[in-house]
Amino acid sequence: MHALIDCNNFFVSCERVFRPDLWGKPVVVLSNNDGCIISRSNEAKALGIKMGEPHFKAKPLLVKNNVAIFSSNYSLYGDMSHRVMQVLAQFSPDIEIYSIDEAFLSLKGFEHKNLSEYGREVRERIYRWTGIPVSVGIAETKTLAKAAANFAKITPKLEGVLELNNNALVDAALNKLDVGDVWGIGRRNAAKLNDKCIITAKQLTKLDDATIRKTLSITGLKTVQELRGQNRIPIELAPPPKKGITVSRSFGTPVTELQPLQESIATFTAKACEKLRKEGLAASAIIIYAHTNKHRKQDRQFNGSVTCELPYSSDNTANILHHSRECAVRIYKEGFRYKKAGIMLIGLQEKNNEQLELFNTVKTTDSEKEENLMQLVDGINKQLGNNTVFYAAQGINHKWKPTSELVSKHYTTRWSEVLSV
DNA sequence: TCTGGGGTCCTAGGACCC
DNA sequence: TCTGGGGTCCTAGGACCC
Repeated sequence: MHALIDCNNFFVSCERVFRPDLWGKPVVVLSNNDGCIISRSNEAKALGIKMGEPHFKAKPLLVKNNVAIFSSNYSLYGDMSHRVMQVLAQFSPDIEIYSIDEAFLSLKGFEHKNLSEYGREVRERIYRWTGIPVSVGIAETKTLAKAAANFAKITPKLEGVLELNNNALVDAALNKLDVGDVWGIGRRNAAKLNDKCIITAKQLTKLDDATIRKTLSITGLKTVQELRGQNRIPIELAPPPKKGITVSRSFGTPVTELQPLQESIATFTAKACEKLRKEGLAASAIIIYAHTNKHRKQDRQFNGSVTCELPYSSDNTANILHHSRECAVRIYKEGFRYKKAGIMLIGLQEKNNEQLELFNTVKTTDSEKEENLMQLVDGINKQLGNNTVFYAAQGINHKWKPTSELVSKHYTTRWSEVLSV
């Protein structure tokens, strides 16, 4: 058996922990750049506010209903997530942290327990110790546990926990579940299935494998087998190695000149390299990209990306900045209003496992001096706050900076800020 | 008049997730 | 005026090999 623990309206719940006056009131959290609505309280959902809706479009409705609005505060959510996961880890050694607000537990060896009772304990302890409400789904496979958690969330009388522990219960749940709400079946696939008159998850389980394979590919077939009770998506106790690291942002105001574009890309590069070092990885290539605002039909559009193989795998900011700045020059064209840019680090490998040159005539690794400098920079920024020291290439006058006008205090990570209130 | 078969690797695009 | 960010996986098609 597997359990899925899913935090309810997670970002909104994090904000409410420090703003108890907002319990029972409509609250939303916005994406970066205050662009879209990405988390809604139940009261906000009831007002008809849609997930992913642009903030500016929803504004009249938000104002009219006196909805509390927050810019996203990822350091707060990351810290709260960590707390939730720590509590959860007390319940089973076999835990897969699936996302910032969800985790799977393997309940192998717990067969003798009353699992619903166990689920209620998990829920109560997380709420008591972190203030975050969660839903718990328990079932034979991960895909069924996801479905169970969904019902646990939206059905008040279940009080947040649903265990699908016999065929009749599974059937009842799958009959009620829209095929598009199955984990792994998205909007496009749901439309394809609806065309074939497959509306519910139960109907999907009765479709023959060849048709499923043809319509939904091999991943879809695995999903259906999971719905039938066969485990095809194993718990991942250790996170698989990363294949790429991306840092990108939309600009608060459109960028038309090279210098701010370069400075933004330098800032994203520094951030990406910091992540790289944190993971103990080195990159062998980078991709720089930038594009205009596709929603502005009246503007000339541009979508560009430049790939650059690094001479040797590296995690050194100065080195990678050198190449990313060159890419920024190559990608820039006059006469466009850039809306977003970013960097992807690819060809990742473990830092201490780099390919060495057979004949040591060219530089093939970062030098010890460079390594020491990076350690020092990371150490200072960790202790004294992000960007205490930074590269001149990042600039100091970030006109492109994303808007974030409604951000809450960093209650759990920056005491200076909280104490200054 | 008529132009194979079998394989690998890479890339772009599309789908999905939170 | 105003539309997020960070990932993964699969497939089809092209390039290339013998």
